[in-house]
Amino acid sequence: MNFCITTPIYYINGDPHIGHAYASIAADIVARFKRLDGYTVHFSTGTDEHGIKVARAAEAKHMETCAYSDMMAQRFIDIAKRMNIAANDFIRTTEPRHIKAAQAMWCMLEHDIYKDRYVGWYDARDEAFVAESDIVDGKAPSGGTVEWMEEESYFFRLSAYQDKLLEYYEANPDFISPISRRNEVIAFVKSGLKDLSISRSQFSWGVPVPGDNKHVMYVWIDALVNYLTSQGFPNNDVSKWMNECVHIVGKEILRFHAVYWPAFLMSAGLPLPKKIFAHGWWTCEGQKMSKSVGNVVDPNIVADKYGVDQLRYFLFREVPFGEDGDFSEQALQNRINYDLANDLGNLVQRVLAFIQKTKGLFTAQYCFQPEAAQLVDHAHDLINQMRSHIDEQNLFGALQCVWGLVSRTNKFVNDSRPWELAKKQDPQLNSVLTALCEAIRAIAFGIAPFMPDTAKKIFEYMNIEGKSFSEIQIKFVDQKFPVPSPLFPKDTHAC
RNA sequence: CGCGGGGUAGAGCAGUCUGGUAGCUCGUCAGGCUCAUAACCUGAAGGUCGUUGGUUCAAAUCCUUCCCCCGCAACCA
Repeated sequence: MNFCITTPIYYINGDPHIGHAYASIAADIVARFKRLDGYTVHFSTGTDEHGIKVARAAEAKHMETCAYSDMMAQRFIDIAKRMNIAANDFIRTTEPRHIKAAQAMWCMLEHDIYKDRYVGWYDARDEAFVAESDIVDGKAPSGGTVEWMEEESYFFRLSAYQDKLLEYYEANPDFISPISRRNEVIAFVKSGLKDLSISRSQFSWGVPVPGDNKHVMYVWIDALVNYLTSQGFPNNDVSKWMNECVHIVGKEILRFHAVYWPAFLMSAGLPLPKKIFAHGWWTCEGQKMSKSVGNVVDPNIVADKYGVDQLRYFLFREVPFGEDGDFSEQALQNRINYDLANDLGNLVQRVLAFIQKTKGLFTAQYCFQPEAAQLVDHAHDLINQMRSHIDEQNLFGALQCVWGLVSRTNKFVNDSRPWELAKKQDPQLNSVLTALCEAIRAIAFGIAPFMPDTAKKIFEYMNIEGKSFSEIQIKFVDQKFPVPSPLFPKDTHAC
């Protein structure tokens, strides 16, 4: 069974921030879940390095463009490593394999490409032509200055795909998610698609158009093809991955993925991805993040202060994936202290430390009283519950499933009172502890995609490998557990 | 009249499609437990569900009036 997931490739005109980490962690969680669930996974991420903004940024730093790209790309490679992103591929658009793929794609689109003169207003900052009607006070809607431009450009016959796209959205209701975003895209396509200018000749930092060295490709042809490059295009048959591929994107680039990209693929006769999922945005302490305000959240700093697993957990427990959310240190601390330390960490500690203290040796006993049997059934069903959420990229729902079991397990400890059973030397103790261990093992697998380091600790405590969900079915035998130490210290940072 | 989403306890949200005891998390208060990271479990208080009018035996839910907030349109992850 194959599964493919991608992050956007990140534009290297600035340092990585919480938003980049967010998309990468989301894809990583889904990828890890699928691997544990027995799938062969292809998970790609990377950097988008072409365009005039990068060339100018390099110039401003008196660096060669190549050297500047190397430096910036490394920061994205580093942050992926820091956030524990287990990608199969990190692709840079300046790599020869990608340039080759982009040019191959261009050739496959040629029957829909024509050369024409473009006359109109051009926004150099955004590398985009701006319609006369959109110009306000001599500026583009984005605020960039526009200049009158008259030049040759290659165009893609996007207009020819309007009906085909609408038919495709109709026939594949899950193609664009969440639903509110899907409606926006459909409204946009219905409003009418114009042919797309797909080459630039004002700068050269890009992929040369085959057969016309005066032009380089428009950023979105170049960038979108990265997904194919990573799958071995043009040498390999990409249908193996594309048919099962989920693109995680930010809501601001949904249109390129949900309109231009399928149109390109249709034109080239290539398979379309399975789904485009648009995630929301983070504000910081209620304010929009911006460099000028100086409130951009650096994931490195957050991870240093609070921990990587803690951050990964927070991002997907605080807000349903797909919606916008607010990042604040207070909210992060609350999640760490209440959910991680009190509920999860304390549960694992109270059970494993108890086993240490009273028995030393854990004696498995699989003959349960009704309450214990129900707990074990719930534990064994956890992954099934999570799977239906993960398959819809509902990471929030999946975490709710895990915490449902955490709460129930805490309650079971209270109700079954193992400390009394120990005092009375009641043989029931063995089956109670066995049920608790079954629950904790299931919980460890449930959090593994989200908090791989924490899961690994629990696996070690319980002598489990933790490589596959199928291990949940293995019964414990009598064995010695190591002495546990608390998983999550209470956070006492002042906010 | 550009398209769309939303206004529900102190805070953040679910419930609205398919009308019938208003629910969750945090906060507050009280109780239980003492295995555990002063953790865990239970219970209580707190809401005329933005506004107006209507349909109905019955409206957070359906129709209607108005007010307010937010997306998209208009390349910030």
